Amino acid sequence: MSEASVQPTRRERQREATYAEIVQVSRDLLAEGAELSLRAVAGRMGVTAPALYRYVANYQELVDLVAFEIDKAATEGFRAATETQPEDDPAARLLCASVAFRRWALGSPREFSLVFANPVADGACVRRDLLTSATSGHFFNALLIRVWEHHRFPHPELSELDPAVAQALEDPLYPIDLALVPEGHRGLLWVFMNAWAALYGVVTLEVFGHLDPRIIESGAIFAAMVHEWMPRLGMDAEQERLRALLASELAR
Amino acid sequence: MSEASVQPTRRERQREATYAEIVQVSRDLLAEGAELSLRAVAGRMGVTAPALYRYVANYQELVDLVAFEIDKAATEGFRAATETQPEDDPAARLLCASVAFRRWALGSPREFSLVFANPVADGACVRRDLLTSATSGHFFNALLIRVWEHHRFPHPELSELDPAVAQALEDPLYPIDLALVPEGHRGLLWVFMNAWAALYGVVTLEVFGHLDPRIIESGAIFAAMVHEWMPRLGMDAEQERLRALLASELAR
DNA sequence: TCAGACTTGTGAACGGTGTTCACCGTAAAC
DNA sequence: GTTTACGGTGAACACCGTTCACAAGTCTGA
Repeated sequence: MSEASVQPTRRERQREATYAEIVQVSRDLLAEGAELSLRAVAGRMGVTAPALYRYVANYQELVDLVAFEIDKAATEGFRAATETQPEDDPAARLLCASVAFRRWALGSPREFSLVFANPVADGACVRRDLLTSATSGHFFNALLIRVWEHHRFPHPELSELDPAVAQALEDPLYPIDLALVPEGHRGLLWVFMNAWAALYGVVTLEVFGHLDPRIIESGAIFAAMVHEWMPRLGMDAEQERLRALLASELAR
Repeated sequence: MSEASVQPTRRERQREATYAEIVQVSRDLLAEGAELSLRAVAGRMGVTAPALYRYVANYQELVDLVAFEIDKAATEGFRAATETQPEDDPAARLLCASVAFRRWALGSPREFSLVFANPVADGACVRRDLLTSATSGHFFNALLIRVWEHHRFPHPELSELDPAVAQALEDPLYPIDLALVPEGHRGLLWVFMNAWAALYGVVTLEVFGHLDPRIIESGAIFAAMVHEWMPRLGMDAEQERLRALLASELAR
């Protein structure tokens, strides 16, 4: 009966705990404004740098690991933001999550850069199993689908799209839970990607400061982008209510 | 008659030449995929690293310097792209410049990151005098104003905008040539900033690869963004012609 | 129980980085 | 012709990522 690995062995638990400590220490360093380096992480763990090579193959892998965990934690924050709104009001939920995303990015620019302005983890990301679970990509995608289920905004058919796009939407590479996208409505993913591009774009622009700081501070560019998108997501009818909600969320 | 500094002295010319060499060598390094480092630049110049401290105060200042010069050179490329179109067709010119911007960014991601994904030069940028001359910001702003002069698309009045925005538009901080913006049409700058956010956003998203590579390669997200913006810039009437031009430019 | 294998950490070393500092020629300035 | 300032050097410091031989400790299996 060597049916192992159903229960984690002591060794495995220890190893997992060490991974957790590596991530925790790394996040502490980033939060303190320090550089994320193998030696700094090791030092703070009371260990020498080469020891970390038992857990990550190189520096980039440490970065990928930390980036993934930061994304996961941040997404938990976005989820909390949605839950200030009733479950049957997905538009309000998406709106709150978007504002939370912006707030997090502006408040933690180093973490944001690590996750979203890093040359993409080129496929060889460690612990890929975790990549299938909660990431901000999955989360926002799910949120938008909920909005669609509620408001039934229009989306293109695959046949109307660039063939390359249609093919990409047939079997998407990136964090998207295909089980969530309704049968026959793959075109929704195209709307999602465009919305994501708009959100990502404005927030990145603000984080990197390539804009008048007074305008960043006011949130006007972000608000304008959201206003622009509301009709496309079937929120025309309640525009006033949602604009008010956006303004109050931005002011927090 | 010690009326100096009207003609550059031999020393000053030598110094300027050294700056030029620093920039040139740095750009070579980046183009070769190598890291941009003081020691590497110095080494290739046949000089030791501390010597560079006679020209830049620290590494960040080297980066700022190189970033500025890269931006300047890239802008020259965008200008060349506009000149494939007739002068009285500013819409086509803007379109070509935008495609050139995207092409440059995707083709030189390291350079793009240096210029546009660097924590903004925090006011203390060296050789600030040069900041007033040609940058991509100035260039695209001028281009958009030309489009407005030709197509007279609508723009908001300052009084309709968020007061913080209105104030920022009264005396803008960032590369904008106020002499170019027509009297009483400061609201144009708001359109410009929104358009810039959209362009910057999509291109940054593509460069950092936070999107299905097949979709990036097809240029579909970029095209969708441009299509979205055409009506707002008064290009409705010629949409077909301009869409065709966009497609052919993207295919190059 | 005991030997062997595997895991995890160490210390030393290598080559790389930015940065400082004392020093020193040479070229410009008076 | 003397003085000053500029531009360059070499050595050093403190970091960085990375490798490698080695030493414990722990788990495994006969």
